[in-house]
Amino acid sequence: MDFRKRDNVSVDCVIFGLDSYGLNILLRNRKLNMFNDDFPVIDDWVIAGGPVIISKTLGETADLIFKSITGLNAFNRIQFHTYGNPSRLKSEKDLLWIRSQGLKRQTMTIAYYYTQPKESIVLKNSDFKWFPLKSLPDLGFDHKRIINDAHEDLKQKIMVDPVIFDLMPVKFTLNELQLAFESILEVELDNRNFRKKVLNKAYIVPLNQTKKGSAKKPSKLYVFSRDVYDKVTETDYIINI
Amino acid sequence: MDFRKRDNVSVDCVIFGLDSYGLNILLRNRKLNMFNDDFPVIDDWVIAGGPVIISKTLGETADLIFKSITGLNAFNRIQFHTYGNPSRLKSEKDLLWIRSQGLKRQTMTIAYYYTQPKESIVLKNSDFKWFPLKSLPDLGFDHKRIINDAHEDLKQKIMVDPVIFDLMPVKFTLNELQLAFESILEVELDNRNFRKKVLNKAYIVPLNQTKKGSAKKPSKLYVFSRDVYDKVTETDYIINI
DNA sequence: ACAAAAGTGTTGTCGATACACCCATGG
DNA sequence: CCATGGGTGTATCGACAACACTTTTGT
Repeated sequence: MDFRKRDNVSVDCVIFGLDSYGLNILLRNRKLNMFNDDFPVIDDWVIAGGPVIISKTLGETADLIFKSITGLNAFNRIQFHTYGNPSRLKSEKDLLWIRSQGLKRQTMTIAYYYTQPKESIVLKNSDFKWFPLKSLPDLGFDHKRIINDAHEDLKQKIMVDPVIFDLMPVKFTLNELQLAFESILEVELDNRNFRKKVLNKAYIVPLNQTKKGSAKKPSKLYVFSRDVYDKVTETDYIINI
Repeated sequence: MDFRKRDNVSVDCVIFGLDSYGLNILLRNRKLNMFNDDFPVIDDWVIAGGPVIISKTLGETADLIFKSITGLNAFNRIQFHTYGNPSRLKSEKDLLWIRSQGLKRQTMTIAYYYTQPKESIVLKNSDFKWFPLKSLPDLGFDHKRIINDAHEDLKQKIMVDPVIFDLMPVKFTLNELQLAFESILEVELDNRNFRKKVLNKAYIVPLNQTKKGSAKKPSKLYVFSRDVYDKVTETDYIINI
């Protein structure tokens, strides 16, 4: 195994976590104190990233980063873009940071995103913190843009792939599912029409269980069956074309 | 300007050209003669590629490659994937080739594709040749897979973006447009329904000109107006399968 | 019994599909 | 005049949008 690192290429990971308020992003605090601990020269946030490891695939490198933060084995990594503009890291702050860390100037990065329910991640490291996608803090490098691109890609994929279920707990209610769609796509959906559509899908299977939320009528729970999905979409394809 | 090259990262360009028979790919002959010119050790085909130039963006690097082959200024480059599996170039042949060229082993490549009418490209260099996507020759490296991925991406984009018009001549007939969709998506479409749909689109504007093809009824010509498209479109797809 | 969220049906419209013949031209 | 590809209309069906009230539970 060759654990050397490519010093001019990195991998970045946008980590999405969904909760009942919408999408969140997991960010790492980037802080640099030069003179006085109370007045850091740099104090902003960045997405998780790291150098490419020579003997691993890009995806494996990304998974390592993901695991080091979340403790979880990744299974739903999506590569969405590679950034290579040589002047993309050119702010004073970013250059200062790079020098202070003894890093080479990594202008190229392959960007991935991960999707899971926010609650499934237990943060061990207090440098990391969740932020609602709608109210992100001051971001370093060009990470604002990267997060945006990731969100756009997610919006598209969600219309066409079952990625939404990676963001949901295993058992979920239809209203939770609707909320997930609404907050990711930034639209509002009609509850009755939504239910009709969803209940038509064989791969969304009802359980004989209810979720007793706060103190209201309990709601029925469902699970997503990937087996059924794979079979159904195949046959759909055959019939349609 | 820093014209040095990154010796471990390259850019590859899948060049699509559409003609009336379908999609074609522009490939470069890779030939290596060790002992006897009549019996090359390597004789297969690869897509265009080259090292990343440090002072340029990835896209600019790709455009340079594109221009060096076609003489055209690129305007429709699409980045679709980055490959970084360290063992993706591991066949005897590929390793031999890399040594023979004095190259470093470039395991990472950012892949782009370009789309234009096949006839708009005049080949100056006889190392390059068009091949129908449906009958590709023996391909080097993992370029078979890269071409496949590019095609899949193109299929998706075509449903949602006006990329199809990059593949068409400026003036085109509706039947040509239909053929383009059919051959890219690998489906058949009903001619009457297709016309109805297309004629509803404000951004496909009829000309008072006809195309006198071989020797039959002349057909009406249309152009695509990007201005109108940009204004009209939010979610107005041409095709829904 | 009331507050709060879960759950349920009908109707109208629009777009998609299926389908077969006439038209204009060049040779 | 005929061969060839260009061009056209209608009827049916299904998907989606709009829309408001009843049900179940916990407190």
